[in-house]
Amino acid sequence: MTMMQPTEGELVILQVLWSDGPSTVRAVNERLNAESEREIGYTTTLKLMQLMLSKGLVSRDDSTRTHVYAAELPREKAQQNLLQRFVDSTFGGSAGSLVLRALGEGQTSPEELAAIKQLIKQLENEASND
Amino acid sequence: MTMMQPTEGELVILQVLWSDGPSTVRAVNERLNAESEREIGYTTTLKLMQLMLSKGLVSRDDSTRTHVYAAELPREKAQQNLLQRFVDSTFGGSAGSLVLRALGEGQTSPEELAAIKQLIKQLENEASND
DNA sequence: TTGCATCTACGAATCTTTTCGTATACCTTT
DNA sequence: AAAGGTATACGAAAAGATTCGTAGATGCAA
Repeated sequence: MTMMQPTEGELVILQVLWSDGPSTVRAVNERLNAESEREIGYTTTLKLMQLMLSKGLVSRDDSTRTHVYAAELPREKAQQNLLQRFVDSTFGGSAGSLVLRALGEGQTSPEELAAIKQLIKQLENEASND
Repeated sequence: MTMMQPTEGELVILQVLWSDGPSTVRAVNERLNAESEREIGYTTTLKLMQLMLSKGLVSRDDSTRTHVYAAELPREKAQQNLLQRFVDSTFGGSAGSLVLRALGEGQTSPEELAAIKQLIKQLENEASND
């Protein structure tokens, strides 16, 4: 069950599929161009998505002429893998220092902070019960 | 003051310089080969560090025949920039959800958890004083 | 001093990722 | 049925990152 990890460009496309659900190449391409200054050609997006298909990162419904692509790699799994890599490469393996820096940016909403507090409480309880 | 961001390979070298301080190419190369199965040629490391010099990521003392390189991009700044990019690309911009997942991995020490709790407390106080 | 080890510089091969041009097929509208 | 718009497939260029071979300089040891 080892799934190849997405490249940077593939990740951008996965974001769209994750948030919008199954989409056509056209739809994805327009989303990409909407949120960025740089114009990305249609066939560029197409090619990338075809590559992702061959890697198994996405699936494709080609029962209609205009194919519909869906993310095959679940968001959670991708985030988990990439996070692990990122912690190792950039924070020398320390998740704690990453968290401190992430929170330090001060762009976290009160709701999220509350959720984090609760998770910490839970982790501390588990620890004391070992 | 825009400093070019390091590539993946450059980041590995920066990790060494950050943790060991100013080092020769030989020293860096040996550290890289020590902690990895893959053998990396000496001139490969050399070339990479020369590129990093031209990008300004490192500085170099060439007053002796064997040059000594030092990280020019501070660890904190690099982590901050890369974290921002990572949050955007992988967590759709939500630092909170990154934190939740990072903590969820359960590899955070009690000391770090305590530090995080304290930071949150501080952030909440600041918020209520606005 | 002669030779060996080690250093830097640098061009270029290789690999990966991204980008796009072009050919071709299909649908829709007229 | 012809034309125009939009699709996919695919080769290959372009861009970026990594790797290494080789040449030439310098220091050191016998």
